[in-house]
Amino acid sequence: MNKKIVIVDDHQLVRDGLASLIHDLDDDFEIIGQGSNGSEAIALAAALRPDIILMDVAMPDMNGIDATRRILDNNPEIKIIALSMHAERTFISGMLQAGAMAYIRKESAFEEISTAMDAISEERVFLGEGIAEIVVGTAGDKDKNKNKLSERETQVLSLIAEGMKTREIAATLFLSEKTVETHRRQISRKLELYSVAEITKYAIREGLTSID
Amino acid sequence: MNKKIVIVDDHQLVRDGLASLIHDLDDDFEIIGQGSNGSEAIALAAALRPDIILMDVAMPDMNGIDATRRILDNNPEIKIIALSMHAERTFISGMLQAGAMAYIRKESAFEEISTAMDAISEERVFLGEGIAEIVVGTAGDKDKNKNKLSERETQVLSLIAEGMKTREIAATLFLSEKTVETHRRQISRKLELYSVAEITKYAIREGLTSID
DNA sequence: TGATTATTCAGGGTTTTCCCTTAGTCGATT
DNA sequence: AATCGACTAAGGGAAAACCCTGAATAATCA
Repeated sequence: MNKKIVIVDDHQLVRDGLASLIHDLDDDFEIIGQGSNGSEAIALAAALRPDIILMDVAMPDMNGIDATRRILDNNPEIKIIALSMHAERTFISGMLQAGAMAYIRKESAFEEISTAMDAISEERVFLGEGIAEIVVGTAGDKDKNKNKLSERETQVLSLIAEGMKTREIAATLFLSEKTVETHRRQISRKLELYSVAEITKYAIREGLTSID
Repeated sequence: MNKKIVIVDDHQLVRDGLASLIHDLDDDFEIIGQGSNGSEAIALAAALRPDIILMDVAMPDMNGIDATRRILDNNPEIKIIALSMHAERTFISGMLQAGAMAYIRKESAFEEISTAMDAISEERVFLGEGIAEIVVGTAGDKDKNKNKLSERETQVLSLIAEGMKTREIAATLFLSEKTVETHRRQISRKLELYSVAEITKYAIREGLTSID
């Protein structure tokens, strides 16, 4: 059973490394394409119709969660394996809700990826080491559903992470400063992050801002 | 000429990938060890005496710059190749001043690494795509030397990036709030970063804080 | 249709950060 | 000996962020 694979990650060295590891496997896996962000992933999925996509979660331009959602809208038969730097609840549940069949941390050994590829071929979901516990914690916590940011709040969040002050954000979004203040308060409440530093890190993890 | 190599990166998947790529090369390179942070790198260097170390720059516990300095203090014959996510002036000049013989971005293709390994075997310094330009820019700008943070300022910087407010930092370091304020001002002035968000990103790039 | 949620804005107050200046001690460099 | 940088600290004022309450409109959900 020859499986066609696409790798999506913003670091070519990581893509090359994954490709080399997969190539060394005995199984019939073939790398048919590589992309460096979510937009490219969507294009590759449509053009190449791979069986499996190895998808990084945090990427510039478009993150893995949105890309996964969009890809599965058009090609629900594609299996997506999420790869991420950090084991964040929001990341994991985001990818799984978007339809990813597996979630693996980059801290993991490569064996997890080959195990995941075998598992998803049999329609089974695979969660890497330590991921299941976090998912269970999320599922049990009903409040987490409420804590999703609205579109406007997400917009304000990324401007905060860009280093803008309330006045500048208000000017950028054509809002009153009071409104921006309200959004900031909502963001802190929903995410339980009460400092610009923590909010900035959250935005980085979510791929909402670049680390320039 | 059989070369012994150690790979240091906080993501095992990246280490595995690099190992696989190097293994596929025709040249006589042998991976003799792997580590996940600067401290492990120092231990591996002392114990295994590799010819080359592939060293990630931003890592938890101890970053690549400090590790490089410490390793070359004891084993000046070891060649160190720096690998990093982002092309930051401070990163690059830090690693090169610490004694690294090559600097390559993870956005690069693997060819850069094999080219670098050949170059440093002949005692030549190798800089990846786009790195040389940044180094030249740094060297030409004398002010950049002044902008290095002092030890205390670095300490305050990482606490800011942890999300602490002035009062908390003062309590942590047993200083007056006024002193911490002075340090914050100095940090902003030296780095020309005038928001907590930007300072946080800087700290992340420098490996001074984790992205939890 | 009634209820909730998102989005917008305001008044008014507290806390924190930002900014400028001054200044003493210590250690290293010139 | 004098200068420079690091570290410490303070006074005082301006700006920004933080916090609470209340409220209107539109959209969406049950």
